[in-house]
Amino acid sequence: MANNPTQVSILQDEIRSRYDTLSKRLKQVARYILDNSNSVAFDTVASIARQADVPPSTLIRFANAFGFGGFNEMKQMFRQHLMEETANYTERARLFRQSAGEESSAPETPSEILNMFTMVNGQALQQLAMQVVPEELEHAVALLGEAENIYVIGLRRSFSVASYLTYALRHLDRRAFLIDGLGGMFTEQLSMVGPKDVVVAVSFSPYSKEVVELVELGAQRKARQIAITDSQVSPLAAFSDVCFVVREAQIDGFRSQVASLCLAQTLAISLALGSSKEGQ
Amino acid sequence: MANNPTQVSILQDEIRSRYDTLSKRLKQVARYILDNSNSVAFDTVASIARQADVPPSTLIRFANAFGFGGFNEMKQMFRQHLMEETANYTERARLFRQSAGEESSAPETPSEILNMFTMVNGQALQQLAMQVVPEELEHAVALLGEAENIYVIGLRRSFSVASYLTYALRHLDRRAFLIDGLGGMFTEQLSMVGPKDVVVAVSFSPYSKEVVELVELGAQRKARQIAITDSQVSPLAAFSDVCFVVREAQIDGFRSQVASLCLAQTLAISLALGSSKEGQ
DNA sequence: CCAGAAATGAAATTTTTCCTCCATTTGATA
DNA sequence: TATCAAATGGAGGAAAAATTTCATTTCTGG
Repeated sequence: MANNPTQVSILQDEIRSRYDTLSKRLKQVARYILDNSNSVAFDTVASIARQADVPPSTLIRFANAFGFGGFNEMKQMFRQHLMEETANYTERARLFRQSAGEESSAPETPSEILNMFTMVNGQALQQLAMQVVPEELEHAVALLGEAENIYVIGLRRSFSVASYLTYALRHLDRRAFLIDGLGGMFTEQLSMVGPKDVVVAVSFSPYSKEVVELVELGAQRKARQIAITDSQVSPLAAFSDVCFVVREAQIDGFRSQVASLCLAQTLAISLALGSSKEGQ
Repeated sequence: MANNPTQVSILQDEIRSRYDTLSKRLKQVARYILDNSNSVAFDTVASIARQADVPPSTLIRFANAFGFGGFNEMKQMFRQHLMEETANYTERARLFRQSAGEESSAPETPSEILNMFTMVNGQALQQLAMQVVPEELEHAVALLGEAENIYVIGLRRSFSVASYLTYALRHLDRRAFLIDGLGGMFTEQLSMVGPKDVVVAVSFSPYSKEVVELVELGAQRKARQIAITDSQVSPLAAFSDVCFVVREAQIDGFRSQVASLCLAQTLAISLALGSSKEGQ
């Protein structure tokens, strides 16, 4: 499906191959067109020009450079393409549901796996949105907002979420530290934690011994703790001020990380938007 | 998806129910509009009139008869509808906010952010499933399956995806190495890469200089390369055997990682399930 | 550092598109 | 069949869009 080289895909290939030889503004246009083919089909020259941050005339120049009589001529091609695509869209959506729906039979091809996995992850996200208690979310954001230092712990499977959260917090100019155990120095990395700090711990069954120990250490030092875990009776839950229980999607024993990541990002975004209100 | 009665579907219902009471020419128009909603979204009044075999003024009359100020007004509705069907995540977030939150710059609560973020991420996942070409996915899985060593590169924002992928590959008993630049040894970490190895690079705009350099190095050494990136003209695309262009959800400038993570996990799962078939 | 060429951006111009208006046709009813 | 209302078609004007033009800026090679 849609593998036969269409007019548009031929053009896209040519844009890609000539990309390096284009001038600065023409590169901008090329980029915009490759990344927003829908917009080209829908929007007017003026509006595309605004979005791509170039003058309208550049768009016409671009079209001319690729052999069109004008920008509109190129636009028609994208429209045509989009119409053919959308004709298939509903059909594809149906196939998508179908292949994702057959949970019993073992998925065969990678794209079936992708279909199924995206679907169950989508459901997990929906569930996440429903299950998270707004007050807890606000509480967690408030804790992060007031924290002097934020220590983020997550090992093995959860390391990716922890590292992302640390990255995001750093970009919000928070004093965030990822406890990664580099050089075996878990305890040392957390040794400075104090009552004005927050520990964010991410861990799923089977819970890493190290994480549990670090959380205990944090509790002894009277730090506030936020847990992201998979059960109310997780060892993290006992020590935490706020505990998010996240149900991850799962396929053939592979547990996803998508919901946890989404939650972590939500915390970061909320912090970013909230902090502007709190002033300095 | 799109099951809630849209503006357009309401209109279509009304057209159907009033069909019998319409005049001869208006019936022609009604018929054409019901059968070719895409055409209405894109084509000009003149061209639609020609195709429906009525004079242009009839189209304006038709629109007026159904409560529009002009045909163009009706056309905009069809356009909007088509855009929503094909919109990418960012546009959807905008559209969502538009329809949900009346106050545009409303101070949002964390749980509102969570709702919106889970929704756009869910859509980004759906779109991921639709856009990924099955053959490319299979190709990537095959490359990973045949690789002697797998080097995974992803820095900053993309580090979390890279680290997860490495973790998962290790659990599948693949020789996977995360290029993390520990001790500033980027080049050293990749120095052993060879023709039988695979480099998986994850990077999004603005692309880390290091990642681009490492990918170039990998290409020189004739390694197979798999790219996960955000644009067809990404610097990674040029050097890659397989390039996945992932459109991540985004709200208020925060780009998600959810779709990339899901794709990485799909690769791992496919590899796990596929390898059992390939026998030893 | 300079001259010529290429690229750029704003404004003017042309083209396209939509809509209104009115003369003509159609169709129903007495 | 005559009459009136409704429907129709096309021409012209107003609005919006695309394109061209040209002065200015930014590169490039000597």
